[in-house]
Amino acid sequence: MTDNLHSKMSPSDQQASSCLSDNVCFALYTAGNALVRAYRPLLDECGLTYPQYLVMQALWLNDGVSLTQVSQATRLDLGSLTPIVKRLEAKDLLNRGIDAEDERKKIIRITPEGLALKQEALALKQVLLDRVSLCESEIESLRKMCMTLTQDLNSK
Amino acid sequence: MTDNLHSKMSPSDQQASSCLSDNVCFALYTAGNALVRAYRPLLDECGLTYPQYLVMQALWLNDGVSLTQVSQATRLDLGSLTPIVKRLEAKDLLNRGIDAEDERKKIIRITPEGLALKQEALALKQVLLDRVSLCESEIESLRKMCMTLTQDLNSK
DNA sequence: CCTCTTTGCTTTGCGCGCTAATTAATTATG
DNA sequence: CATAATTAATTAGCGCGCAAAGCAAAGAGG
Repeated sequence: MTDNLHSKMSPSDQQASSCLSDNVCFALYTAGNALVRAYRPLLDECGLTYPQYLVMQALWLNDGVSLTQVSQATRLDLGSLTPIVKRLEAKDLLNRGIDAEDERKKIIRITPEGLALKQEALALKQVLLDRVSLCESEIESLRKMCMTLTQDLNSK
Repeated sequence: MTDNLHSKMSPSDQQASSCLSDNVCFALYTAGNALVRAYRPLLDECGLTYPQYLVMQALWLNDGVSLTQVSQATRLDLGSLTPIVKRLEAKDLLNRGIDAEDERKKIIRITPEGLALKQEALALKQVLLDRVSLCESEIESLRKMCMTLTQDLNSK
């Protein structure tokens, strides 16, 4: 019943794998979940979830921008972003103002409380990186390949 | 105000980045989301979500196992898995029986309908891979690094 | 000036992913 | 053997992530 008994398969044809870990997709998906899971207890200290942390990072780099611009920076859907930003506003980490020039736009601005979190929160990155056995060049290579893959998968 | 004006920082100390994409974590998180997003229209044909697809893959490789074993194979939480498996049962892709030896255990078994999906669903992997510009060795390297990272982050 | 379309954002609905609390069956212990 | 501890699975609650639908402001075209 196994389909490779009587047919020769080129490497790109064979879809067999002896366990899920043999698949890149599974590995990537699992690593993403592991990342969020590992960040959770650390970010709890700052009162942030990982997606909220992403939004804050985007604002620490570029403050006073529209929601759409945050969406592009974080690659998060507007539908996901609206409630996230509302929760951050409820924690007084940012303000949502209305653009005087274009009243459809919401201008997101970091508060002093939001800015005060920056040093503590950004330091967490190194805590996690120290736990990883990959060297710096591997990390950089991983980063680049993830970016390439994102680009490739999202166009078309 | 920038904290690297008057202090020399070693490469591992500097946490500065000019955009979110400079972070591995962001790249990994985004790639995981992109993967699920890209799989969605393809898996819609099979009536599966990506996590449901993961569970089916685990069962195609190893059928008639307990829920806990599926949890270990897929690295999905039991709390996530229970509703996923129920939805798959509702689609008649699997059965949930009770282990005669240990009545706490649920034995998950693929149905003929579930088995019939195998070829079609597994072929989707190649569709996505063909869209990616990374070569085979890069993909394999990406896979290994993701697995290493998952291992490193989840232990302690 | 009045429609028509586009743009920016919100809302709704669904399916995760996980933590914490619960329940039930099994095993370990006194 | 009764009780405590462990294990397997379920449930509830929260926060995404996204598609689809909706709405209001801004621009375009007649």
